[in-house]
Amino acid sequence: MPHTPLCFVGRSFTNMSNQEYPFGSIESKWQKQWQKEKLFQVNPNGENPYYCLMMFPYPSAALHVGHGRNYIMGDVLVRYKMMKGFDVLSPMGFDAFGLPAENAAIKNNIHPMTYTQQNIKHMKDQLLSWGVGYDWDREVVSCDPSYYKWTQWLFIQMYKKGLAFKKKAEVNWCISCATVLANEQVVDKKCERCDSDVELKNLDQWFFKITDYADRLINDLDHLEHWPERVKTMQVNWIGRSKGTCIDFKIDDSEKSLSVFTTRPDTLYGVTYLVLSPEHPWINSLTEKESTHSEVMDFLKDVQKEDPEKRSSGDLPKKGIFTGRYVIHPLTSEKIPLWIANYVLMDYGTGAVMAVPAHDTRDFAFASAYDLPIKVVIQPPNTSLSSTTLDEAYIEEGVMVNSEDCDGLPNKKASKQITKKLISLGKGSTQINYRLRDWLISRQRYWGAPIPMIKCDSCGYVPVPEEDLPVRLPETVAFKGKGESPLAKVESFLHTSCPQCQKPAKREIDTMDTFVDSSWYFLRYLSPSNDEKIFDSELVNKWLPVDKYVGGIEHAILHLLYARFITKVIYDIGLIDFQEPFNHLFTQGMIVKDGAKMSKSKGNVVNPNLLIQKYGADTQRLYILFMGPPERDVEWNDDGILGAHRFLKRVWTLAKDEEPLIQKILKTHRNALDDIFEDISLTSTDKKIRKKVHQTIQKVSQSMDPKMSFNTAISACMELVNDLYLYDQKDNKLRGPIFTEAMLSLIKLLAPIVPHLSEELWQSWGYNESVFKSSWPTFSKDLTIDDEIELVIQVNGKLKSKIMVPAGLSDKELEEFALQDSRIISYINDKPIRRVIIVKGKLVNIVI
RNA sequence: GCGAAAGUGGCGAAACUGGUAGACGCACUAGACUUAGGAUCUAGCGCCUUCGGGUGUGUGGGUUCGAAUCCCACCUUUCGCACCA
Repeated sequence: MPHTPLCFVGRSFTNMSNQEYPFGSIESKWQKQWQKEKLFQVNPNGENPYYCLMMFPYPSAALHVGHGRNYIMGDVLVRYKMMKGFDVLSPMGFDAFGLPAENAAIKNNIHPMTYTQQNIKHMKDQLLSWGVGYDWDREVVSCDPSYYKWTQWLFIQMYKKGLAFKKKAEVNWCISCATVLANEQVVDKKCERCDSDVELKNLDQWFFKITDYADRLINDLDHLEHWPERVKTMQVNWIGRSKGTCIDFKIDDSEKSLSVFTTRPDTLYGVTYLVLSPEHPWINSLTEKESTHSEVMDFLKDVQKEDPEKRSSGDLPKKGIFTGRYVIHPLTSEKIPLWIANYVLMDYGTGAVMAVPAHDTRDFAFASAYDLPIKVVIQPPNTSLSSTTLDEAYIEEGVMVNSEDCDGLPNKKASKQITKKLISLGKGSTQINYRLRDWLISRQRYWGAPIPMIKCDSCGYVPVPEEDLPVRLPETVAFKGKGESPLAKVESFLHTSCPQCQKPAKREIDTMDTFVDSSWYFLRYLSPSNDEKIFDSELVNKWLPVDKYVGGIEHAILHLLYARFITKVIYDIGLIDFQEPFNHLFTQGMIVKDGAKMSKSKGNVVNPNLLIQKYGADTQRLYILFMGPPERDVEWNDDGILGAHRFLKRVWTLAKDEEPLIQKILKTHRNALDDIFEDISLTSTDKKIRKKVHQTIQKVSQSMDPKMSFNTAISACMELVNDLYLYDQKDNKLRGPIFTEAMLSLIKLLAPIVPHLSEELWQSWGYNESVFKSSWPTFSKDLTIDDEIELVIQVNGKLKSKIMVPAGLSDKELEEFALQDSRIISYINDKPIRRVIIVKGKLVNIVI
């Protein structure tokens, strides 16, 4: 049975054609045109500023479709905002220092600068062929002396404020990268970059005092409403602030006191033993005269054999030993045994803890294993705990018992009272501990910004005078040296004179972590070639904080924490008037193939250029955006791209078939299409199409920003195109204007997503200026409202019938319609109606 | 172990504050046009069905007239934290 719709006539029965869609020539034409007319050049004095920023990339030669997703999403947003009338700042640059270039130098005997420049060129070509545009006049490249001059300047400002300092410390050393790493760059004891083992070395290194900013970095997260919660949580966890009390326990038969850190001073009366970390420096002196000494030493050796990774992650069974010594409880003066156990870590707090088995899970496990006493000091609200029947630690809130004058108090109050008492007795103090460590920024590698310091034998470390910046990287260097910066071997670089006493002195040979470069680049885009200042404060204050920052979740704590820190430092220096650099953070998902992240080594990379050749950049853009929600990871499907291409061909064919018609209408009604509709009455089919057009405008506009829900925006456009294919009425005078309105709107809605095709069609209709200089379509609310609605009728909550009724009926009228429906009558079948629920304009539910 | 997010057809996914589950696309099926088509157009497409309907959003409960959506428990996956005192 052929399907013959009443008023819709399928285009295949009439004048369908199969227009060729010459994407190749269209795309290169518009890519050149946009460059020529500098479409993305922003007016820095624009009145409606919008700063859209992509995380600046390390210049890599081989980009795959997964990278494309990132830049394409940013590009869509930029083009959309332009059409919405914003002055959009969309710059791009390169995080161009870093190890891959230096490793390439070692391996292939190519200079890092050459290698980097080649990659930058390559990457720009790739971005261009995706149709992704930037204000390239603002490009910043971090390995350029005109940029790193200011990275060095920033270092010196930090040095002057005491925020950059050198110290000897246990630091992470990546064997493969042959350099030290910051804590943030070590994940599960492996190098975040190359995944090889990291070992500890005791070295003299430069640090940034990020710990001074720990509180501000936590507190200001509250102001970042438009950041994903999980990124904020990760930062909070990373900083790891915990507020507590330091309590001194005098050691029995000694003048010394042991200090412990606890967040639960309320449990002080429940302490039944104290525990030292096996690395605690006092162990030897405390036990050497005890009979336990040799046993203790054996125990320490055993612990040393344990896997440090497992030990700090709690995977090992708890082991311990009694020292033979006692400490004195600061409030009760009781004698308390002093133990050593593998579950206490030396690098957090004081390396000693007070053990309260009744109210701490770990202490409970240990006390149970070693048969140590348990003393309950907090009672839960309803039951009553006893030390003999307790089968797990009670760590919740409750009321104090066995705690002298604190008895009867809620434990939170007791915390405060006990801390106060300890302070007044001189046996304690409040303290805040952080997990965050200072940021180690020295790198023993060549390809980075030299640390601008000079070491003089008589003056110590002296900063390079600002007028001597930049300290340039020497060009001729032997890269092979491992374990020490290659700069150590460059005599001409190394030897200089002390800026203070003029005596011969030596330059610092380490370079800076590349994360320093990327901590401030977003400020430089406003005045990229300024040689007088790090940036133009007035412009920066006008354009920042960044309105939308798009990047990967992998920077949740690295780059994003450092950039926030450096921004605060720059604020403190007085150069900017904001403390948080990025208002809205958007973390996009990856494209995965065969369940894994695309990578050369896995051989699952999808090459964008082949697809551009075969289907065009617009097809690739459309498909990438259509795949799924932008914040989620999506699986690449080779067949999916066909559907995207098919859709664009349908749009193209529709437009080309009707081109003369559209041109004719626009010739007479260029600016006032609406007038045509004013005095005429439309058929219901015409109305439906107009309604669809306006609903589509509404849907797409709502999807673009801030949701960036491009997948649903595209599906709305697809629906409209499907309807337009079925809309073909030769004899209807109104067909032209309605169709023209539809196509004009459609092309504008699609423009940010498939810019080349849209621009080409736009021009073919006689517009001389770019579609991106035109305004985003608006919808009329009235036209999106139906005059007839489909009323859903349920019986007992289950769908039983649907009928068409006029819009705007009262509840009573809706009920009447529902009860008259024959299907419903047979359902109800004379049963008594208990209730009728009506959802206006939608649904009637009859309860029987 | 703790915390967060997610779980919907063969597949990618839609579904705004609870109100028609599966829009849109892929794959598949049928038809049309074709010398042909991996082109194009039209239609069908969760599962079961005795063609009336029944059933269905990880599992099991609950709240509600009504649950993919809210609550409780559990399972799976991903991510983050993990003996931090």
